[in-house]
Amino acid sequence: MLRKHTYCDELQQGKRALGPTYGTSPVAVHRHAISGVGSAAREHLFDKAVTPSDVGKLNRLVIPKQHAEKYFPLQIDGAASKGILLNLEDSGGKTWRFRYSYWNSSQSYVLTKGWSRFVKEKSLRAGDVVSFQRSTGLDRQLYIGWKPRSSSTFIPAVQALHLARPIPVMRLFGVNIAKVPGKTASTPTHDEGGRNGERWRCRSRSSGRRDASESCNVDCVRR
Amino acid sequence: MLRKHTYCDELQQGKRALGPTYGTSPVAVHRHAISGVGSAAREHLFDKAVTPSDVGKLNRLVIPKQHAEKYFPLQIDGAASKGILLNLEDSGGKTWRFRYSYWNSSQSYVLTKGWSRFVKEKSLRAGDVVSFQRSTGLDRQLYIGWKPRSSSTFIPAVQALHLARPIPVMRLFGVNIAKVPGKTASTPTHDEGGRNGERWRCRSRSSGRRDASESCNVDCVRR
DNA sequence: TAGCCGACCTGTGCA
DNA sequence: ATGCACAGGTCGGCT
Repeated sequence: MLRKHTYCDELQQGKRALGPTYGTSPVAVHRHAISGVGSAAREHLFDKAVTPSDVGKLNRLVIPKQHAEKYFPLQIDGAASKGILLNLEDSGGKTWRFRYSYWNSSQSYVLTKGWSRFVKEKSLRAGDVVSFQRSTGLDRQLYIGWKPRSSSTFIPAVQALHLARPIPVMRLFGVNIAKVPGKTASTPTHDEGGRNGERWRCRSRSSGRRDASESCNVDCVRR
Repeated sequence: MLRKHTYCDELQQGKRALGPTYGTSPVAVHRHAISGVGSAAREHLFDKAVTPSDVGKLNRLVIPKQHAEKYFPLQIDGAASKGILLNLEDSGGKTWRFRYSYWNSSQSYVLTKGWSRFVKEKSLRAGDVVSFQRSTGLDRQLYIGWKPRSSSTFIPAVQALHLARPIPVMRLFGVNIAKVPGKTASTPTHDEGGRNGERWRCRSRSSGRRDASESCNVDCVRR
């Protein structure tokens, strides 16, 4: 874990003004990127719109096989099927450690341990899109980002239960703290950001666990 | 956490010869007790009211940490965390061999292999209380006993499905083959426990909701 | 093969 | 408010 520099600033997001895509073009924007450290260029690996199961009680994220095999190969040599730990950094500089493994039963690649905490802290909901990037530098640092689902993304079963999503890290249920900037199209209200200027760091109270984590704010773009 | 033996104790001190409990009084009754061998005095170690999970498909019994560490220490020296086999004798003189180990992930002590057979043979159900005793003799023989949950222990959800519990060893579902001999006291009234019904709740709180119901016959003192 | 068993994991409630 | 214990799960290996 090292990686300290917490440049809590969303960078990840680059210009997303236009496109719905993270703003992180294949070439790592990582803009205001504080300083040079760690600010190497990033290549975008792949995105996945999370399913209800990915954010539900199964506590796992299925990585589409073609992407998994291309970017996160696992050696299946007999014994090593235990999976590995992947360290990914989010836009706030926080490092997330996930167990990544292959489930024979479903013939799929999954992120298990650690994933549910990410879902909670970011308040991920079905349809939201998570993005994986990798530094083009020598360190090959991995990054993870996410953005709300676009309004056009239709996901049956998911209700508009909470139209307003609390600021990710905040976890204030049902309370919409802030507001949406011009993003438009994206989720109805999705506030992300609201008052941004500041960053709050709050911890999600669920707590308890060991790596708990706090983190600074936002992710996708918060703001 | 101090909680050393809280309520569930009492017996610890033995003496309750009177009580119908387990039939195995501190002093090894071991009645039909085969011969005198092994009939040394016993000290009661601890009881546990089994949870729905303990008797369900998980095939394991969680041993409350404070009791596990006190009575069944495992050396965790680096590698030996493989667990050990514990041999416990029941009131009928039968020896049960259980695998006893520590689960790092949940930080808990469990009986795994062999446990499901015990559950089945004794027809254990949530709320029933299993008791661990140990010979005070040189052999330190371990014993295991159980008794139906007291009627006062309320465990919703369990139906009166089988009002009659089959004789433990027989395992004929729903078919009451015999019994209910004089064992008496054991269930309905459970007075012995009477108020002590309390003691049974070593933690039952969550318990599943199963209903009270039956009561049946015996075993604990398996007549 | 289906079920047991071993090892993991997490949410929750309580201390 | 925080950490711990554990009830209730999962998957995979083995038999």
